[in-house]
Parts: sequence; structure tokens; C-alpha cells
Amino acid sequence: MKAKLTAHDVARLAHVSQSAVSRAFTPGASVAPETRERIHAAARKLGYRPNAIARSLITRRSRIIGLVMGCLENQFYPLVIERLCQALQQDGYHVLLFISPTVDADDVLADILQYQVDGIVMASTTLSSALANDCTSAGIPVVLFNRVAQMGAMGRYSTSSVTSQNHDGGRLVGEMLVRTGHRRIAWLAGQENASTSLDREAGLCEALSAAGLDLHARAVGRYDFVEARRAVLALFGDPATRPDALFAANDHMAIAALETLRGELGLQVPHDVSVVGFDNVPQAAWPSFDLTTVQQDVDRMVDATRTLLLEQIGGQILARSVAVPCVLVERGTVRVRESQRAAAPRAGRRLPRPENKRNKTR
Amino acid sequence: MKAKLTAHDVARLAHVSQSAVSRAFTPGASVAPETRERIHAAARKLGYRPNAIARSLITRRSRIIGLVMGCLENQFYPLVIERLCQALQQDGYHVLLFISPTVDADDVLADILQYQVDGIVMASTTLSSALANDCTSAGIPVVLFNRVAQMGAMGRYSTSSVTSQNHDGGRLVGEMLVRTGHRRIAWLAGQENASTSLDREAGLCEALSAAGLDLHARAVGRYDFVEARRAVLALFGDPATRPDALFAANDHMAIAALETLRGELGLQVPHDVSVVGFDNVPQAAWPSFDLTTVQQDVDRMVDATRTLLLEQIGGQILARSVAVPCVLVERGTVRVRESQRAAAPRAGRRLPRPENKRNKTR
DNA sequence: CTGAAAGCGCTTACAG
DNA sequence: CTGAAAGCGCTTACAG
Repeated sequence: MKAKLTAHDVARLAHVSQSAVSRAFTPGASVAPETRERIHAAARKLGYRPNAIARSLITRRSRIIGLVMGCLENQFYPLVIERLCQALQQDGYHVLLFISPTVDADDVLADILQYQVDGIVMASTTLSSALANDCTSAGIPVVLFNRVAQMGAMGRYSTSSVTSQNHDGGRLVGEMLVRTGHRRIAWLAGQENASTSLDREAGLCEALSAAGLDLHARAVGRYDFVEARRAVLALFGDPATRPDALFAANDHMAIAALETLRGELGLQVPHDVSVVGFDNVPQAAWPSFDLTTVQQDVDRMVDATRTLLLEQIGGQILARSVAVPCVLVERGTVRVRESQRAAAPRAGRRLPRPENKRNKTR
Repeated sequence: MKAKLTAHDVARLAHVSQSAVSRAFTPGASVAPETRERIHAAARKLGYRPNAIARSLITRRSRIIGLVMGCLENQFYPLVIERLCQALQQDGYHVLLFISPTVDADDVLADILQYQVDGIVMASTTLSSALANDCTSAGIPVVLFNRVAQMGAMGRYSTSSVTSQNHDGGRLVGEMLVRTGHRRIAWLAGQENASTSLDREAGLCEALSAAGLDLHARAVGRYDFVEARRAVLALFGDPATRPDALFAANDHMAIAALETLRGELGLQVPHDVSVVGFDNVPQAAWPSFDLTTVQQDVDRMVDATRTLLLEQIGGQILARSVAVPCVLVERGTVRVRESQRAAAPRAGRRLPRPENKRNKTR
């Protein structure tokens, strides 16, 4: 349990000043190559490593990014953590991880701020406009990951965000479901106030409108497995009004839906009902699910986050929102409904004909 | 972008010295209650929060724990991160997360050490005995989570660890498989040198021996989904030697096995073959898998880790290994093989009779 | 290229 | 209970 080594110890051994030791460990500092080498040799011999805490104090850069996360049950987030950590590690940053039990992460944030983080990324959580302003005025960039700032009391306040083009993603799914002959399309929402859920739903509805359709049904699963199950049971309780397609706001809920439809309601997917998710988590590709979904490009999202963070660290904080394109991944949970096309139209239902295409009913 | 607030700013406003401000934010420090209140009021007014970095420098306690993780694809680890983070947050610690691309985390560790972490937990990764010694001599407790120290050149070196009672878990499964009439039991190993895999296998073999059985077959999946699939294809390639039960070293591989057996080999689980995993990840309970498995008690493991860490921070580093009990969770992937019991014994295979019970053949 | 010195924002004996 | 002062381990102008 030897006393902590400092630059002075190394200086003594290498017969230089403590300043020289510091320079030897500062890239780009002015030191003679041979001096640097001698110092490194001495450091190696002693097992010395510069104290990042002391360095942070004086440089006012901790090279730490605070990452605030909600629950990790949804497989999408472990993926995000992994990629984001690795990307930031490569830039010489490190990640201080906070798990926020609630969606509102204000209390947790106060904690982070004490650690003089250089930036904050919030995934699946939001912060109050008050705290967001505190960060901005403290010069700490905040980027919301997979979520867009909520409306505050003073309108949509300015926090950077990185998302997919959720509206497009929703529309893509809507168009595909219409094209494959679905007519009773249900939406399984995430959190009611989450921009991801809202935007995807809006995209879906736009596609339906374009085809002269309305949303057939709607339920809320709050991005939770158990809630999603409950919502599905409600949605499919009455055989008479049963949807022919279910679009869930994320894969986590889509998988819950698959389990419920097959395991509890005895329905066949996609024979009786098509199911689509959003995210493309690893499980979506498993044979048991083989889930048609929209892929969020995690790598590009992480990259955008990195860029946003780095360009604002030490610079001016300008809120920017980046929306990354997403693509439809067609797998086995959607079936072309030929029968629907051939079937006689029921009363009150109009088949989509070319002349109806732009006949928005809502 | 106002200049950083310091204790001096608060001191000025509250008409006290900077030392007093420091004391007002130090629990247990000697300050008059009304002084403390005045200082807090001033701090609140200015939006001041003590700088944790500066505090760390002088107290030599960062209240940061380094958490080193391998890949997060296995659902068990997100669970661990979540629980561990929350537990440590409650103790006033924070988690600096490192994702180690390789199983050997030496390079990553050097980084952590610069941040003066108060302790390190390594999950699904190990460190060299050299680095372990560095940590010990630097007074930084290290605990291996879900892994036990490997043999080093100098024998089993001393690093604390928290695991389940893996040997017992393996034995429990072995006994259950024997009891339910399985005779051709295959083992799907994780990483060959991982103590988890080794211990679980040893427990399994002990139970088999006690019943006069040998391991029927064995393959290595390296705790990886794709590798596990490959291993299962090899194990079940020849119908003549097909196992009647497969015990995978973790759920992640057990699920890969289920997918492969059903999706690619057209086998019915548990009709044709029983499958058992280890961990009890959330997916194991999903109807699609309904996997019989051994539950690792994450809460108790996290708690033991916390305790180990806290008792050694600032104290003497005494390597301790904690093994938490685990329980068998019986679900739907194991079937009682009545037919086997009634069947005529094949040449070379001896039925387990009472008189053979202790007849260990290996 | 190198060293002496100031200082980052705190905590903590030490006096009073 | 309170303040002045030293110091945690570094970085970085400033001279030389």
C-alpha cells in the first residue's frame, strides 16, 4: 500500500522538474524527445500514471460524459450504451452512467453536474426546461438520444437531439401495410408524450389517410412489456373488431404482442394478424419472432451524438436536432392479405382506388 | 455562459469565509445551523454546487467505481448494470463504465486507474495478475463479478469475486435431468477458461457420475449466439447419437439452441430434446422460450459486490470470494422421459440402479 | 527546451 | 463555531 505516486517522484528519478514530467505526458507539449523518453522510462519504472482528477481541475475538462438512462429492459438501450461508450472511449472520453428510476431525470442530473462532466446524453429520459437551461448557461452540451425535447412552459426549449426519422419510419410501415392489403390497422403507442411514439404514429396515420383509411384501433403500451400485453388483450378482445395488423411503437412491445397473440389469444402471426415493430433489436431477427420492423441506425445515431457533443464542448451551445434515416426490414410477421382484396367490400368501407388515393378523410 | 461559480462566490454573498461554505456542504462538519442555512440559501440563489473533482483531489476519494464490461448482448449484463448502478448511486457512488472489446481488459484498466476510482468491478472480463497486483498495492479494491480469478503464473492470485454457487447450480440441473429420465445429456460450454462454465460443468458431471452416467456429448459455444448455434448443429448433426437433453452454460446460448433446434433442425422441445439454461434472463420467461433454467440472484450478487467494495475502500484489501445460492426454475423445456425408463437398455449402457449410484466412472 | 511559480476549487488541521 | 493558511496533483503562462 505504497503512497500515491506523483509527478514529483518521477521528476526526481528522471532528474527533471515536475513541469517537465507534466509536459512529457501532454501531447504536443514542448519537450525534447530524449527528455520525454527518459521521463517515460522513469514513469514506467515507478508505475506512474498522471492523475486525471488533478488534470481536470486545472484544464476544466473532465473528459467525462454523463449518460442518463431509464430502464435497460428494452434491448435497444444496451446496444446504445455499448456503441456510445466505445465511440467516446476512442475520442478519449469516458462515460459516467446514471440510471434514472423515473423518466424525469432532474434529481439525477444535479448529481452529474457536480462531476463537471463535459457533456450529457440522455436516452429514454428527459429533463425539465429549467435544468436544460442550467446546463446551457453552464456551457455543458446536452443531447437527447432517441427523444426530442418536450414542450416546456415556454414552448419547445432548445436542447439538441438525435433521433431517427420517426415520422418517415411510421409512414413506411403504414404504406407497406396498406400495400399488402391490410385494412384494420391498429397502433400500439409507447409513452403518450414521447416524441418517438408521437412521430411514428403521425407517420402511420399520414400513410393511412393517403389511402383513405383511418386508424382502426389504438392502445397504449408505455414501452413496457407487461403494459403492452394488457393493451394487446384489450385490442384483440372482441373478434368482431379484431385488427388485421398491429404496429407497435417499438420492438420490445411488438415482441410482447407476438407472445400475447400466439401464446394467450391463440392467433397465428402473420396468418391472422400482421405485426410490425420499430428498432430492429437483435431478438427481432431470431427465428421465433422473425419480426418485420424499422431499423434504427444505431451507429449513425451514436456518431451524430458524438459529433454534436464534440462540436459543442468548449464552444457555443447551439441546439441542433439530427434525424437519421431509417429503413424497413421486412421479415416474416407481415402477410399479404389477398383475401381482403378479393373480398366483397363491407358496408361503410371503401376500397382504396387510385381516385381515392389523396382523399384524406382526417 | 457565466463564469464557473465557486465557494468564494457563495462566501461573499453569505458574508462568511470560503471554509465555512465548504463546511456547510460537508455532512457532519462543525457549522452553526443558522450559518449553514444562510450559506445554503446563498448557494441556492446562485445555483452553486460543490465541485466534486476538486473535492476528490483533496479527499483522495472520487466516489467513482469503475465498471468494466464485455459485450452486452447477453441480457444478463444489462440487468447487472442497472441494479449495480442503482445500488451504488444510493451509497453516493457513481459508475464510470468501460466497455472492453476484449476479454482481457488490461488496456482499459490503465485508463480507469487515472481516474482515481475508489474501486473496480469487472463483469465478464478478467485482468492479468500484474494489473490485479497493481490495484491491490494502490489500495483499489477489485471485485470480479460472475467470474473467479483465473490461475496466474503464480497460482490463483487473490482478487475478490462474486458468483453464484455455480457448481451447485450445475449439479441441480444434472440431478433434475437424471431424475426426469434423461440419459444422453450434452453440455454446451461457454468460454473454455471461464470459471462459470467450468464450475457449472463440474457440477453437472458430478450429478451424472452419481447416477452412473457420463457426459454424452460436449461442445463449446463461447457464450456467443452464433457460436452456440454452430455448436448445436454439430451436436445434433447425427440422429444416431442425438442427445436427449442439452444443458447450456447460460440462457443466451440456451435460447440460441432453442432457435436452432426448432428453426433449423426441426426438432421439438421438449418432446425430442430437453433444454436447460443458466441465469434466468427476462426472455427465459417469455412464452416462446419458457426455458427451464437456474436463476442467478442478481440482487444478492449486487449486494455482495457493494459490501465487498465498501468494506475494502479505504481499508485493507483482503480478497474474499462470495458465492450466492441459486435455484432451479422449472419451466417448459424439460420433459419427463418415461419411454427411456421403460426402454430396453442398449448395449454398453447401464441403467442407473441403486447399487450403481456411487459407482463413479470418471 | 526547461524550471520556478501561480493557481484550479476544494478540505482540513490549526488557532482563536 | 469560524477564518486564515496550507496543500491535493496537476497545467500553463512566463522567463530564461
